[in-house]
Amino acid sequence: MEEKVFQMHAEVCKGMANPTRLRIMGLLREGEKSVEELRNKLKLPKANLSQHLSVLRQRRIVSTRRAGLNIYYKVANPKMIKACDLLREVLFEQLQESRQLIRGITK
Amino acid sequence: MEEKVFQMHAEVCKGMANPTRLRIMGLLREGEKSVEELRNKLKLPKANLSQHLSVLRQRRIVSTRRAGLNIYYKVANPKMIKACDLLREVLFEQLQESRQLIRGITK
DNA sequence: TATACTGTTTCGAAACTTATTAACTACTAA
DNA sequence: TTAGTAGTTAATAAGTTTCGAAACAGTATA
Repeated sequence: MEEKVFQMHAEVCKGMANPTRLRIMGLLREGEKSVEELRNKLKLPKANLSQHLSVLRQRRIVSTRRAGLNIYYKVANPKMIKACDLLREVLFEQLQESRQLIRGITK
Repeated sequence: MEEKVFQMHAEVCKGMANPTRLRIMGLLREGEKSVEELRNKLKLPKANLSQHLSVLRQRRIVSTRRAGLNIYYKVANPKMIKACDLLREVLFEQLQESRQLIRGITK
């Protein structure tokens, strides 16, 4: 049972473990967007974009609604964004540390 | 430049995108542990455990210190744990929703 | 109905992950 | 210095992810 939770958790992490998909989430955090809008901003081949969206959908990281010809995507739960933000904060803290280390050596 | 940040962010996510590594983080959140202690709890071949620890180390998700024969691992930054917790909360919320859906259909 | 438009799916090749086995390194103590 | 314990690294085979190209599906409009 615990087993399954770790497996599912890993699947969600895999969903976010790609720069293109993180970029997509970065756009969707501002509000829902159609595939076309995403395509314009990311300049990706539509099949490839669609594949990435499919990964995010399968893991329920994003949700969709159709309106006429367009399909609108949004981040399924704001906690996903919060989790991303935390990881990014860690990255920047680490960059800070590295910078200070270099400064210490070269001064 | 932005490019690089997304790439690094994805690397961190990849680091957590495996059930065994999430389990390791689950043990380390309680405090630092030697490889041996982790091995006893996880019952993994030591080479395999070591490889997973190496993935976590390379991405700076964990940090280490040596004490005699033992190497102690700990989570590098509590924000990593917070990020994991948020994703897990999302998972449980989704499970709740599914359960309610099923209840609605079968009643 | 045909046609156009938006988005998805399928396939195959290349690149990456994972577990296993065996060989290796680092430290300690006799 | 030899032997033993704790961890890491290297090689490899099996599985997974990624991308591009082509074919497919759903919706709107003439």
